[in-house]
Amino acid sequence: MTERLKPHLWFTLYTLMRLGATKTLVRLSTTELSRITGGSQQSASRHLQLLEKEGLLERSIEPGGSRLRLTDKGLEELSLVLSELKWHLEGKEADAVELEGMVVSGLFEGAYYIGKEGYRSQIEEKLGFDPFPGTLNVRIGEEEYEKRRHLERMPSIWLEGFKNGERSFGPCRCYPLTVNDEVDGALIVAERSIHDFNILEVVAPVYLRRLLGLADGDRVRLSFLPLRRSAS
Amino acid sequence: MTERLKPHLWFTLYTLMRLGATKTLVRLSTTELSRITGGSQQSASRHLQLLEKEGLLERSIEPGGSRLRLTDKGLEELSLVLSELKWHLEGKEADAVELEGMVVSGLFEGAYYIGKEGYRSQIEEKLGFDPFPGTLNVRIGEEEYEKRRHLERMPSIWLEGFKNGERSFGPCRCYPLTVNDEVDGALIVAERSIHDFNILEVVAPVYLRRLLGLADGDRVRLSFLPLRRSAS
DNA sequence: ATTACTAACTTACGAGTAG
DNA sequence: TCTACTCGTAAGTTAGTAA
Repeated sequence: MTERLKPHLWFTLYTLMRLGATKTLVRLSTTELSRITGGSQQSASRHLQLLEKEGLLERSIEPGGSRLRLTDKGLEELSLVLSELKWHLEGKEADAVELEGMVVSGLFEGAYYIGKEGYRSQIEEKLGFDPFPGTLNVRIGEEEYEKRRHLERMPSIWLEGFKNGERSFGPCRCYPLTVNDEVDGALIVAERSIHDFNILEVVAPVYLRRLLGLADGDRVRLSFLPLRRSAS
Repeated sequence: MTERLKPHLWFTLYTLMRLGATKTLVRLSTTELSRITGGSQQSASRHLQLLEKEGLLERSIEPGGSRLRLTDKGLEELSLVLSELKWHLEGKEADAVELEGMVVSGLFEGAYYIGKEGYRSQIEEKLGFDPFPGTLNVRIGEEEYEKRRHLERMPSIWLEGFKNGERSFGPCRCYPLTVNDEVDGALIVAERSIHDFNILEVVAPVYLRRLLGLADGDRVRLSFLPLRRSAS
């Protein structure tokens, strides 16, 4: 179970964003940061330590001011709040992200993982469907990489890692989506694995290849709507 | 000088927004709120008191759960963060708000107020120009009211109130704008005064009527770009 | 039921200072 | 310079309880 980020840490995260630590490594000492937040150098230091421990911030400590950059997880935290504010203040959904790619064959690894009860039950509970035991592999071109990167900074649903005696399975992130505006499913991204960045693994309650009549080489469009955290 | 809202209070404000207290009166007890935030009933109570004291929240305490609604000032606080998040995460300006109206004659009150050194010097300092001693009055139709309301929930620049012996002058909010895409100026709204909601008072470094060749009855377009708080 | 007070507790802050 | 430790103090939280 992941603890909620405390407000004062969120505030530091937000401040770092405002200083531009979203895109580039920012050179910033704890003293400078404290001037900006209005706190003490000691507090700034502690906050950075905590954000780093939470995996929201990357640091390389150097003389003359450390180099800071928010991680994707950190950006996701901010992005979640953005979605909420947009929804409530502007009364509109955040824009959908659309990725287009080509159906390719996988190595049936998807089926292996989805078959594990540890993942299957979580998908049923958190995504709301019983997954078809297999994944649709979609290859995207380089022109889509930036969009994928943006997508992975948006709010996601987490599947916890687990062990089943033989081996351990890492946590994953899920991004609900619609395939070709017809079938709902989700993109699954293993948190720490060597994954080809150009392959998307899509899980759905149905056998997508049959239902949509897809074969290798066919183009598909995946539409992602930003998530919002449930209120209670 | 207005103190910065503390992170934990901002969090309560944000939570209230997520519960829908932006548009409607929401019936909510401190116990329920505490369940949602994950804190205690006592903290929830204290936070609501503080938000109310800051003028960010309106409450009517009733048996069965108080009725809550965020004030425009509260929404402005949230809106400011929205602008920042949009800017940094999506790399784009928030959308401009455009109001269109008709030039009308005022009662030279504008000139009286702008002439006061207490306001004039603040305008020079905070808006960056020495104001022409007079205002352009613009009347808007009812179809623009909703947009005006939206505008007044967006971030603004505050002019502090002051006294000059004879009488006291209340605080104002300023919204920088462009008139007809040509001349920069600002909308000035007295914070607590009986102001016709259909009249906008525009201040600028120049005599707008002459520079733009405006006469009573001419239509003008006012474009507002959402502000972002300066970083340091 | 409510809200909110007071007092005890816990957490966060920041001065001093080491590495 | 820098980061980050200790530790006394301030701030925020919560239990108990009143209204």
